[in-house]
Amino acid sequence: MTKTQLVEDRLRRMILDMDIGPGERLTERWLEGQLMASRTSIRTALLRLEGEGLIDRNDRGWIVPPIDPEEIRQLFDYREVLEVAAIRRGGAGLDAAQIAEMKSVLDRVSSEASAEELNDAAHKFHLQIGALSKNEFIEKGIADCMTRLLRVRWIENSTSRKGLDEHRAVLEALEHGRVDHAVELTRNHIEAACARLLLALSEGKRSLRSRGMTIS
Amino acid sequence: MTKTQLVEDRLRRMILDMDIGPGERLTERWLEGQLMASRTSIRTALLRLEGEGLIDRNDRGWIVPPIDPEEIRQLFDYREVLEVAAIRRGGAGLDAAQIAEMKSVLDRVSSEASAEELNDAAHKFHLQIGALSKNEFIEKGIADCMTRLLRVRWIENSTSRKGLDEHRAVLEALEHGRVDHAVELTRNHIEAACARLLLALSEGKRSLRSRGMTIS
DNA sequence: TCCTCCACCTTGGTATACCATATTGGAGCA
DNA sequence: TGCTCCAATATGGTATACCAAGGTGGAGGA
Repeated sequence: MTKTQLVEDRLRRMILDMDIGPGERLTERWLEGQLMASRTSIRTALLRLEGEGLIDRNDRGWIVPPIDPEEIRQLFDYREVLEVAAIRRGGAGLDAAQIAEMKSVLDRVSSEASAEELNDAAHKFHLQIGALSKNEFIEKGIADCMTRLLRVRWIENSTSRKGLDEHRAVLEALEHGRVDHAVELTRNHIEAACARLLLALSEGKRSLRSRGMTIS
Repeated sequence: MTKTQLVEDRLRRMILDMDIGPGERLTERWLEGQLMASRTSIRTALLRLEGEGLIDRNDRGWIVPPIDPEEIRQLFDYREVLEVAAIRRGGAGLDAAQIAEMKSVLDRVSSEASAEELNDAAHKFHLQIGALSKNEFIEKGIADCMTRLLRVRWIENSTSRKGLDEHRAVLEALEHGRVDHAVELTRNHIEAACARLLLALSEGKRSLRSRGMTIS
């Protein structure tokens, strides 16, 4: 693993874990000191993360994108389009092994799981849904959404654990070959999850702002 | 405009115009000489283009991705998903000005237009469809598809000009508020365009290969 | 006191030197 | 003739020096 990749991974984590707050400005020289790497490595990592949408360019300098409820809404909307398409394309006729594999991800979550475990399971589940499409662009689109939403991941699952049940319902519909029903449940789930997240976000907005984070 | 952006634009054009053939290996030092810029600028441009999918990384070095019929199929499929979603979200109740603007793009193409003009019009039309979604991710997804397809853009419109009529039909349906019909026409158009392109590609495969290009 | 202006500093942009490693080509031996 | 091995070379990875441009703060004058 090269130094650049190391820097890229650390920086990605810092942003997703909100060690670097939304709206914060970054300079290459500051990162140089923080991450103990040369500007060359830093810049390469920044360019990669820019491609992932985890960092933006300002007129002059770099900025961690603020958390924007409208963007979150659009991300969920986009993901709904893609997941519905994935299920329609590959949701019929799954064999027992595929169902079992998806189920195991959800079942591995115990009843008193932490928000982090819930998030991991949700993340994996949605990637598995994406894989149903057998279309790398649809898969990648869903993966991108999930990554971008990671910054606010802790909000929803720390206030509600309805998501897990909704995932189970989708999977059950797929198990019985009820594709239309699975689509409907997926739509409802994504819309509900979006609403829960936005609500929790608006309620927590004040405390986030007080921690120096920018919410548009 | 910085030198890096200049390099990025030139390199993108070289790839899209197939001045650098699909499957070709690139070295940073060769590009340095070709584009008269330092490796720093070259590398920055390469990283950006990697994000656009116009260039890939090998174990060691850079490679212009081969043209892959399966990838093209998936790109069209992905685009169908996105454009249908865009029309469903924003295709109803367009005002006369919006219709007129879309129409003007298509009408600007004369009856004996070159393949290049046809391509430009098609490109713009699909971006306009994307804008209907009012969702930046759907828009960007469509724009990405169109960019990636630019390398093979000359193939379809040099063998057929059915695309233009199909675009007109979609627009007419939107003008009359017939969203479902517009969706149906869009599906048919994209599938037909994909089929035409893949057919033309397989017919031209031998001549492409003989020009040193890699078709998977 | 307040405004202007200039020197200094910080920024990203660019070029380049150096490094480790992988590849390659040819000499030399069997 | 053909195989082995090593030296030369080419590659991307990394660090760093320098640049132009834009911003900032403080000195000095009104």
